[in-house]
Amino acid sequence: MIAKDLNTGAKMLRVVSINVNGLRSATAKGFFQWLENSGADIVCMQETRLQPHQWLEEHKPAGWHMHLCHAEKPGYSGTAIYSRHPFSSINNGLGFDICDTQGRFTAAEFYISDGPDSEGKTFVVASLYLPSGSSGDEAQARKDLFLQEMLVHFRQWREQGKSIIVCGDYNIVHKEIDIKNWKGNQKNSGVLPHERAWLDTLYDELGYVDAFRVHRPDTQEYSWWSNRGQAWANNVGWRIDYHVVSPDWRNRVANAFIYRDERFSDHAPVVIDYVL
Amino acid sequence: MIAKDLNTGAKMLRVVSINVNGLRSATAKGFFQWLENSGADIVCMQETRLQPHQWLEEHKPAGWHMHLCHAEKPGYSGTAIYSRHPFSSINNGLGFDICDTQGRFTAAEFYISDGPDSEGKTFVVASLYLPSGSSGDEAQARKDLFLQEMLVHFRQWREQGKSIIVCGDYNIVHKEIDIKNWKGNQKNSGVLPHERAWLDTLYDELGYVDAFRVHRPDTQEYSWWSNRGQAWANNVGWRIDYHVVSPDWRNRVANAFIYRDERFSDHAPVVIDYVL
DNA sequence: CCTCGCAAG
DNA sequence: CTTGAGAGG
Repeated sequence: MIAKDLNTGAKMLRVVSINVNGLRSATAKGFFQWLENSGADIVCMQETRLQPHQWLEEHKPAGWHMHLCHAEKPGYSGTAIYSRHPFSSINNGLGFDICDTQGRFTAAEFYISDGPDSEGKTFVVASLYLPSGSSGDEAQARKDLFLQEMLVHFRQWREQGKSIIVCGDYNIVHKEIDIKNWKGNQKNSGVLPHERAWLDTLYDELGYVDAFRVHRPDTQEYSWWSNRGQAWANNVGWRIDYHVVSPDWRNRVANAFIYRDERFSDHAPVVIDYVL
Repeated sequence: MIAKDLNTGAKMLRVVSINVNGLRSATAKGFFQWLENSGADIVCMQETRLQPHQWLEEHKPAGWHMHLCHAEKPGYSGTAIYSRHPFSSINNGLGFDICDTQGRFTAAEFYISDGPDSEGKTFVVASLYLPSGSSGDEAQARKDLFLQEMLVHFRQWREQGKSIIVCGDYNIVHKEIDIKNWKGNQKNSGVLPHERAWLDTLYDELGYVDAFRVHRPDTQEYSWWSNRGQAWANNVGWRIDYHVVSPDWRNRVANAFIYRDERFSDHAPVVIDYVL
């Protein structure tokens, strides 16, 4: 339960999405020190790359409610959600194999009380880790299948009128502004026309919103930089980590930024403040 | 060809044996910086763990003659001999499978000239990497088989009257003085009675000499420390790296020490000076 | 607990 | 180039 401020009737919710590229690695790089002072209320992680028996005290800071959704394969994939507010429920997976066995989707439901006299309402924050297609044709085929399956659920959520924030590593660049080297990557996985069209479908057809772009419509900012070469130093990046939100969240986006002052991973935290 | 000093009629030869636990790793830890100033004439390495295509300039300092004897399996086993003096010949392997396919034995022959009027003579310096038996019964069985095969060659060399220095990681402790924790390791591979008896056979029956003990009969010094726990810091070690020499070298040992001031590997260099 | 090769990103 | 598993030590 999240109680709104009784005076203002409003409350700010800071939600963070980050592909940690190994929660153990990110921990060693000071991720949890940053998190403590980040002001985050809810954090969606991807590529946690650890199983429950490897999820230690050092990965479980005091004052958080935490949920881990792990892959069957050790050291691979996985998502997690950490929250300052208690979950009212948690759901792992979406009922298709590659998603469920690889821990690529987990969703937390929260209940907001508007005050003692109100019924309140619920919303969902999900952590999604879309497969990479960059290692070859088979990987791309698996990614495409995942996109297809995923679209069914995005459509259903709209039909149900669900209030949802789907944070994640989508492994897809949306538009030219979202990547440094647009021309050179036209044929690379993550920039393929049918992948970008999939995002168009979410936004233009289903009405979802790229929350970062609500607040920053024109800035060229990235959320991922290759580890090869000097990509980070030269800011040769891609924006592939998003908060995809149902339409009811559009007018609630108060602030959005990508945190680049420290580096915990090859991805940067995408931080968005929402007015509840 | 090694020319003796024409005035004194003698020459010192510094021979080093070291298990480098990955020549690339040892290189990163400054092994070649040390080597340059070590005064070594001949260096026998074990566990080089690289194949010819991975043997780069950084592993080939100027002023040395070098020979690599690699395992078929990448990143595994292998021996090498580096020398300030040219080899007159090189021989890899000893004709049994585990030795030859894993690059566990290589021998360099040197020719010494006593002066313009003499015929001179030859001697052999070999680098031997005996298998570890510590990973289980099968590994121990392979080690035991290796010991058996190896004994044939040690015997033949004596029958041939060969002048030889067999440097190497023998993975066997000889006596109580050669290990810190004698009692606790009685049942562990490397300290087993039949392994130690094998060394007795070399020394007592065949007449080989543990060159280090010629110069240091009573010191408790080790050549290997486990990476686990605080073994190095607490000097909890084993002496398992030897110069096993034919009897003609006994009276030529001038100095012997194990170099512990720097750490290039889990093994330390065993340095012995011989009078030619 | 280290080194290396490997799969995956 | 990086993470992590796994073999081997």
